[in-house]
Amino acid sequence: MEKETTIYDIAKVLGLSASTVSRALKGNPVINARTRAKVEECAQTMGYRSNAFASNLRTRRTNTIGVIVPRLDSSFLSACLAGMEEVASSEGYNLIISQSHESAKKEAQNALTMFNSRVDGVIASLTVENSDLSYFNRFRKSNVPVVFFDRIPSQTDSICFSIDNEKASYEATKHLINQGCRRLIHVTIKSHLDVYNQRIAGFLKAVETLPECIGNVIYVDSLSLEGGNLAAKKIIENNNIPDGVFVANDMAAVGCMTTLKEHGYKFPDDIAMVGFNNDPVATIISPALTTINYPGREAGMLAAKKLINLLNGEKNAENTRNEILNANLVIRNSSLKKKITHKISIH
Amino acid sequence: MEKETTIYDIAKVLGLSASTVSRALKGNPVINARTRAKVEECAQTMGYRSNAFASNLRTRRTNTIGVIVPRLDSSFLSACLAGMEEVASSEGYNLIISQSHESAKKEAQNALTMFNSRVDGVIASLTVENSDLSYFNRFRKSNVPVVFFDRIPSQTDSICFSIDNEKASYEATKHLINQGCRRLIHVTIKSHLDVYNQRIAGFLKAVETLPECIGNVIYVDSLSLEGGNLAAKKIIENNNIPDGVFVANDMAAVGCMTTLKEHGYKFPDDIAMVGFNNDPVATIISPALTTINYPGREAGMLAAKKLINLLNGEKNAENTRNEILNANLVIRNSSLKKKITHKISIH
DNA sequence: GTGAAAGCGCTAACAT
DNA sequence: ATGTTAGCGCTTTCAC
Repeated sequence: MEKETTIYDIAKVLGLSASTVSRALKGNPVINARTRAKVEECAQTMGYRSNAFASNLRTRRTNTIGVIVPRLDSSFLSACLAGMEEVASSEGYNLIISQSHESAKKEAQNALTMFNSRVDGVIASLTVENSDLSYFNRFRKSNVPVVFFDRIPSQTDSICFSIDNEKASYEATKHLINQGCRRLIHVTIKSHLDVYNQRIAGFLKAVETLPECIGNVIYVDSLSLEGGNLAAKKIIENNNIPDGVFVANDMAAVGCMTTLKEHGYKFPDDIAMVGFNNDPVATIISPALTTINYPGREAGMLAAKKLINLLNGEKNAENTRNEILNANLVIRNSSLKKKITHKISIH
Repeated sequence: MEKETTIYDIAKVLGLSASTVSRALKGNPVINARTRAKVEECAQTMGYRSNAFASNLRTRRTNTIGVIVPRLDSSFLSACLAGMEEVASSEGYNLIISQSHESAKKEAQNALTMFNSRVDGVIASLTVENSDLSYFNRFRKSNVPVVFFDRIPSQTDSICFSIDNEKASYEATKHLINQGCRRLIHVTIKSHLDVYNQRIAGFLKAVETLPECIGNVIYVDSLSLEGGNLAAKKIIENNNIPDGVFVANDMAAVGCMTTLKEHGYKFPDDIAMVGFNNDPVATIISPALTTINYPGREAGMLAAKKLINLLNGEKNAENTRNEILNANLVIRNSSLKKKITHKISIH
């Protein structure tokens, strides 16, 4: 174990005081430029590295951001994390990441851990299960800013942002209707989360624009491949096959498509399909999945930026509270009936 | 901002000394059980939380593990991270995660950042680009253990583990041969990394088991969807269509399949395909992709366990140096020619 | 522009 | 079983 160089060692070598060294190292303008240069050089050659703990102990800041997400192994969330990491590291912040596994209890635990490790701020996306967010109050009381993204609480004065889920969902459903679909199904999850409820709202709103349209909502336990399989089974059991299905995420959409394909249904001819997120799998499934592009990396970057702005005391961050991220429909073959309809009409 | 409770506050209330409180809170057995109970209760009611910085400053430990990975947005790596996080958090460690984006320079930077934030230990998976690992020496000098996983350095006395890539690759290739393939191609990336070189070795070894087998290696710049597309284009340009392709990861395999399918080749009839990793996309592509199952979550858990063992000074961890993780072939329809061969032979 | 001194909250000898 | 004391390395008044 090598002995660590401290500012006192530097001070001794240079015949200065520790405070001068500290100031020089921080780039404090009050220090003579030549002194600073000497200090910096000496620090360099002595292999000095600042001890964050001593510093944190004094300043009561940790330069650490706590991140609480439902899971790490989803392509949307890992894209978000990648974005956060980029911004955070470029601003000199570390990320502490923890996953709630969709359990409200684990989420509370994680929040406590973060609190106890005195993160400067928190970025969170809620669990499906959740409803009581009291464990976030601690942060507010201690002036630790919290930014919610994607799965945001419905009522809060915290900083939140997400996409306009209702609009995106409306657009997706409207697209199905424009493709000629009339018997529509929306597959989603039962939850307190606005994210999903707004998608339901958008779906129903679009259905209502045309009297001959019928819209039903099917609930599954999880928006996963398996959840999608299950939804397909429910659809088949109900014996009321839709001509258009809009699923609240791509993985579930793909699961749903796969099972329906196994039962002989053709996409998009029999059923047109639209997903949500623009997960890489959307381009892998055949036919490629029409979906809402939800830019995860950008969302992560924005979350980190907002939080860091708050940490830097930029109050104008308040103005951007509840900002809306852009999300647009990406049309692929899973929903494109038009060409077929066209051929038929020529017929 | 509420005032934080310290052990001194508790000590004062209880008429004890700070050291007794500290010991009680740490569960030091030397403390009277009743005293400990009182201290714990008081800490609870006063909302005490330990200040990790003061503690770290004294103990020179951070309870933090640094993780350096090439990227976060890959399903294999996010599974690894999820596994690490599980183990680490259950053992009271935090994770600091950073991504190198396959750049050796960024990797060095990240290592420095981790070093400066005084992580207790490091878990790393190397970049493709890398070759000089001197920036990991710092850790060794300071007795900070480093565990490498998956993309491990070829020569090192560090703790490493991975799967037996040569064996897995041999098995995958042998499977193609058993399916009747004779003109084989392996798609991979040029790199200093054993991971990929051993896969090449296993491929060639399997090809050599049968004189009439021809094996060629095609290199791409990245083992991504796009890399796979590119490989397919190269294959078509060469105008020497193989009957079996083994790709060094699933994403690239899927990209390769997609492009080849677009050019009219049928899987597995014209070409049998095998990938590597057992990425979720393997079950989504049609036909489903035969692949080597690489258990990411387990790998992550093992990495974290090994590191924590080292941190706890368990020297028997030395014995498990360079341990091999199990990986097995998962056979799906992309490579199953047998049934067809069978039908023909009945004919 | 620089220095002296105190203290952030905790832990670990050492003493009792 | 508990208390005393010193110090981890840094920042920050306050003084000059």
